[in-house]
Amino acid sequence: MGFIQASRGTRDILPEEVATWQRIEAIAQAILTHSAYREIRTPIFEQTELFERGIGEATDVVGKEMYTFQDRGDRSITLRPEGTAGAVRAYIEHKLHAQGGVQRLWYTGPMFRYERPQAGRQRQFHQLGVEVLGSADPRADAEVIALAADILREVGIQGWTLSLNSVGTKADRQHYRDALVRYFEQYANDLDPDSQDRLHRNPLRILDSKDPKTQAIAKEAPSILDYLSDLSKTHFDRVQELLQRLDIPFVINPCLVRGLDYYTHTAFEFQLEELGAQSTVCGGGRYDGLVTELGGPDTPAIGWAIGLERLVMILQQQSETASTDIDIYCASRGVEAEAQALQVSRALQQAGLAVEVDLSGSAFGKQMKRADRSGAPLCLILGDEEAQNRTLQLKWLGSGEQEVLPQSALIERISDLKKKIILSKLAKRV
RNA sequence: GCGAGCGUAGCCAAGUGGUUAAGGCAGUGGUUUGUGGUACCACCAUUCGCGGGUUCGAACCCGUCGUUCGCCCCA
Repeated sequence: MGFIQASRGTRDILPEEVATWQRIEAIAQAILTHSAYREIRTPIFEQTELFERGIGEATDVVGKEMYTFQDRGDRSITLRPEGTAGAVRAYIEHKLHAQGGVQRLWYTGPMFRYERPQAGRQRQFHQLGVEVLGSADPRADAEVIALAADILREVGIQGWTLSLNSVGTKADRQHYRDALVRYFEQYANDLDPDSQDRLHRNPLRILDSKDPKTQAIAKEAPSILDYLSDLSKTHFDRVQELLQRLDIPFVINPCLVRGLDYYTHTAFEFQLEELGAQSTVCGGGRYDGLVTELGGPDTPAIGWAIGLERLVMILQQQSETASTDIDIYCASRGVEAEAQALQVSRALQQAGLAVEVDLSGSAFGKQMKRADRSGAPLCLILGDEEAQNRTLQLKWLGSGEQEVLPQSALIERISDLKKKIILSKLAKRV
């Protein structure tokens, strides 16, 4: 085929699916706004160094997944692979910390990672995320986790599992890492090749290896929970207590390690089986060191991101797609009638009704057939006869009931029509 | 980056070397020239993602691209 297709790992979101996206965005926005979060919009590309420093040069995201290029001014530019680094950069650059107190931010938009696409994973994908900057209080941890749970519930997602862990402070993690390496070195030859490779690069990753033999060894490995400092432990205990009091079920998973370097203390993921290999729909955690790492004042912070494609995917698996939103289908035939029909339809649209005008000019039989298929409860019919008398026909497609009405009387009937339209839509849903 | 499967109409597909590429849904026209949902009839792929070769002959072989699943990793 000669035509140009969408790039690998990108896709079009067609009108039918956009309705779902808009619903999710509206729900999230309402919930976040009511919780004192404010939206922030940051650039889609940033200087490469921001991500190298923020996410960590050793991570896969930075090491092999970034969309990086030189611009015409010979600067190294990268399409953002996640939202936190940019939000934190903006926080520092505009001195939002100088406003004092806690900054609660949320964002949504496209992210880019050069990866091999599969279900639930694309090169351009969308996230919706929150960041709370300036609070080390465990209540902030509980708050953001609760918000994610609220959004999932309101959107209509059922059956998620919340996995929770603490990766402690940087020092805690260093001690633990050393202990882990010592432990795994004893079994170095029995580990799968991938894990042997990770032994010194990223030993925490060995813990969630899928290789059965490695899993058996990992089962007996020291747990990070035994290496937490008293302060880290107190924090983690408090987070758990608060989640219990907010009725948010969770499971402790000491093997939960998140991929980006900046995480400290609380780490969590909302998972769903429907997603297959990509089971995480929302991932996040605390990142107390990131703001200083990027040159800002010492500022504790926590956040998460929801993968919107994954959310939409689950929604489409778990629920039926919504039907049409058309209220009235307008059929007309004849030059003068068609003009009048257009005028009447506009009046109805301006009054807040969803009206679709048939533009085909084909026989009424055909137009009626389309009216029926459109799913609209009401059809408006206007032909030569009606045009002459300045009337129109209203036909209720459910019952077949039909009445003639002067066009001038339509406006005063509108609230009555709206009521009936809502009723017939409800009836159809059952 | 590695391994495996799959690409036939708008959608779901049968066909795995032999002449004219099943079927269903949707669409268009008609039976029904101003009134829908049912029914019936007709039409709807000179061509099987793209490119190339082999063969008397290719949707079927090869290459490539895309996609799906798994690994890695992640939302």
